[in-house]
Amino acid sequence: MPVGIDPTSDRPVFRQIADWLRSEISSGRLAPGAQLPSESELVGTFGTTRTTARQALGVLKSEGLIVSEHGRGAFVRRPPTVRRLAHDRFARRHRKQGKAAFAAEAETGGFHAEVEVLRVGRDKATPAIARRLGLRSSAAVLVRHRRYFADGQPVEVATSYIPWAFAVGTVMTQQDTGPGGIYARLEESGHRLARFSEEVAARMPTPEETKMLRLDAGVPVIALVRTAVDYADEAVEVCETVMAADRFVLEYELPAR
Amino acid sequence: MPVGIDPTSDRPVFRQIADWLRSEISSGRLAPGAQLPSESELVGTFGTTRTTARQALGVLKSEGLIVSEHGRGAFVRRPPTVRRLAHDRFARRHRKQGKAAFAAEAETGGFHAEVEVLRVGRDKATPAIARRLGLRSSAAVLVRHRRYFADGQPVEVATSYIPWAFAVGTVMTQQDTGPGGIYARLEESGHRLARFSEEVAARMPTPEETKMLRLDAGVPVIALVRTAVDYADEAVEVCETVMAADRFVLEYELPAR
DNA sequence: CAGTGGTCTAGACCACGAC
DNA sequence: TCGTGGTCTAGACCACTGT
Repeated sequence: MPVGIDPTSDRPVFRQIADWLRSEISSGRLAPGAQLPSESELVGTFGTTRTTARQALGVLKSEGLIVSEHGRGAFVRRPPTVRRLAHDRFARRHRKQGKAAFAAEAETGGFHAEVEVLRVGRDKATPAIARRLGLRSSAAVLVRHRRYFADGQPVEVATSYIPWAFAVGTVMTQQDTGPGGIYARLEESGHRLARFSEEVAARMPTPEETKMLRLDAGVPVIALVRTAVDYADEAVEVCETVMAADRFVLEYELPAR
Repeated sequence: MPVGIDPTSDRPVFRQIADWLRSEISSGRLAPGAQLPSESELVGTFGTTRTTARQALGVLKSEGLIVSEHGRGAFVRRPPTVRRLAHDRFARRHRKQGKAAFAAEAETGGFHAEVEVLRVGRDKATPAIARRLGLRSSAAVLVRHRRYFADGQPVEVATSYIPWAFAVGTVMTQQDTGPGGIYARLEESGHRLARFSEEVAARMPTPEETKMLRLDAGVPVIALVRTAVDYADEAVEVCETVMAADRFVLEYELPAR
């Protein structure tokens, strides 16, 4: 009520209401977790219809500022716990003691890690994957599709592609790839890893990703493609990862020379 | 019309319409740039009201799949040209010939680069900036705020913070920082750069960022914080960059050892 | 001018959550 | 049971684009 909405303004009423609510949030008067005025309260306060009030809330929802819960109300979104991914997270030393990268991180980060293996199988490489792996188009690859959870919450889904010639007959074709994960297995089979290259992009999630990652409205995903390269300068694995963008910060180092 | 919407389904009608349009897009039957059925056409096809048709289009808009133009129609979004940022883009050798990183990239990438300097001035560091620069809280810093354009289109806004002691009396406090940009100036003044660290996150834009970057609905931003460190292991600059996520892929290299 | 999307009204019925 | 948000109807008027 401390605001006057100007119905003669060029700015639509629903945007003016959204602006006011946004300023209440950014000023901290509406703190994380706080309940927003209900739609009918907004109707009473601003003298609009419920449609217009809902439109205002829709703006904030698509900005990722609020979440609404059916039957309960709309609330200021609580910033989720952010995991920082260090640039050396795949370094060999983190694989010692039989830990794969995610498990090692859980140990230092103090969260409970779970991995759900969704699919392991043989497939024909898509042209993009074949190109990255240096294979002929539609060559056979091992596909490993899985979902990662931190403290019970899904945080990323990842799909790995490994040339079938490197994978056939190894434990990599099994659900459980053993201590240290597939990178340890690849090194054991003679592909000592030299470096990884990562490509980072961000976009809005597909409906399926929204479901798999249980994403709130207004939360983008980070789409990351990592290629593991051995000392023969041969790509040995490509991993496509989709991460809930509100739960990650990626850390990298760049050379100055 | 080739679809039957099931009004008795649990799935809301507007989602069913959105699902159908989404499949038309992903299948390529509606190609990038193609015009979608108008709202009144959807009303005719599905026997709903315009409100419901608009709600369906709103879903696709927030997924970044379509854009609507007032008075013209709704169209499948054309994927913008993506710029790939190499992990060595700030390497010293790219500064030779007096080119700053963005200008050097424009030369190789074949696009027209413009930089709009929005503000250059002295400010008190925020606690976060002071911490990154290793300064006491609210120490004085040079602030450089600017917007970058590629072929006339805004692609990123960036704010640099430099300890005032390093900047005072130098050309860094001017609009034009001279050949090679501020990194060249910092090196000339004895701060030879050893490395950069970058932190990458993604989120939905603020209304101001939407305006500054002329973002379509459903396009997130990449928020990147880069810290330049000299050979004395001293942070000499922090740069906060906000980029239109649909126009960038970031490339990095990770060590395996 | 006709056709498009943008804003807004004034309702209705439903599903969910908490008491 | 009541208050909440979710879906949907049936309109109105406006602003913008193109012919």
